[in-house]
Amino acid sequence: MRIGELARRTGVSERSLRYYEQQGLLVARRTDGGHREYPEAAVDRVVHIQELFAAGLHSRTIYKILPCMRDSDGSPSEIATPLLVEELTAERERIDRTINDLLRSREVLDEVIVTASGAPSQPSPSSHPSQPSHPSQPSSEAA
Amino acid sequence: MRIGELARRTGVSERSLRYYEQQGLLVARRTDGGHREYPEAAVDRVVHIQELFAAGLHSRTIYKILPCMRDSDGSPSEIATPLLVEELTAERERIDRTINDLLRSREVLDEVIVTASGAPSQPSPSSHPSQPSHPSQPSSEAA
DNA sequence: GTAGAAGCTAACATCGGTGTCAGGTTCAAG
DNA sequence: CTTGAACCTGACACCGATGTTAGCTTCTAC
Repeated sequence: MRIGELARRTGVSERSLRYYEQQGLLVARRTDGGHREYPEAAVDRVVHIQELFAAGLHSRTIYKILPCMRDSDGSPSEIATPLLVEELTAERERIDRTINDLLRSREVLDEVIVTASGAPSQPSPSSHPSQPSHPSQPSSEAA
Repeated sequence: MRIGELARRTGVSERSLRYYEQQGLLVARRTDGGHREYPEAAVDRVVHIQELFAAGLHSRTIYKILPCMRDSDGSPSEIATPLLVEELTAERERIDRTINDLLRSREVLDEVIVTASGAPSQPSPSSHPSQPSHPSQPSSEAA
């Protein structure tokens, strides 16, 4: 398939797909005219890449682990070197920390939400001016 | 306390503390000479801010929810407006999605790690015939 | 053969928290 | 008073995936 269809099917922009290729994450055959031609497996691969990006990995890291994943395009491919394993372990710890941060923050949000839901309406309706000052002069009403 | 001590005690750079103040997240009294003077409660507040930043919230959002949190500096403060609650709910969903991404990516990493640990050294290091650009610089950068 | 949709490359912009430097002022201790 | 550490403001740089535009080429259907 060509890039437009791949973009449509994965929900990833054409721009990003070209970027992935530039970073070595995605390969494409070319037609005589230079248009990219992707195999079916590209869909799964792009989804995988997106997941890893979403987890905060950098393209360089993704580049290294892609050949070590089994279902990327059917081939089990390579085995991670000890150095890579070390890097991935560090990455894993970072992910763990991030998850913990997220869980804690989610609790904070929940508490605010619940407090607001379980509370009566504000005595004075939509009166409080608590947003007009992000960049300008917040110090005057940050309370 | 002054900014240096607060930075030391929270592990947040002075630069960031000033930025927080600029965004209205942190207030400071000033000495006659203009130096910032923080109360003890600032330490907790900065930690809170950091958590929320770590969860991917923007300063504007943090700005809005800070007064709705109870232990920020002892005062229970304000109650979230319905509009804010809606926004926080959306944020909560984003966090949930992120957590799921992270969990999935962690599994992927684990699999690669386990595969490498449970496997012998590569029998033949020639498994990668064609590489457009190498691990070091996929396009144009130097690690 | 031709029109229009779809692709191509290249370059620049963006976002937002943080690093860093420059040049000047304040604070605290001798 | 003097000195050096600490602080001040302001400005610019960065990271890295993605958006966007421009100008041109290829593909496809008629």
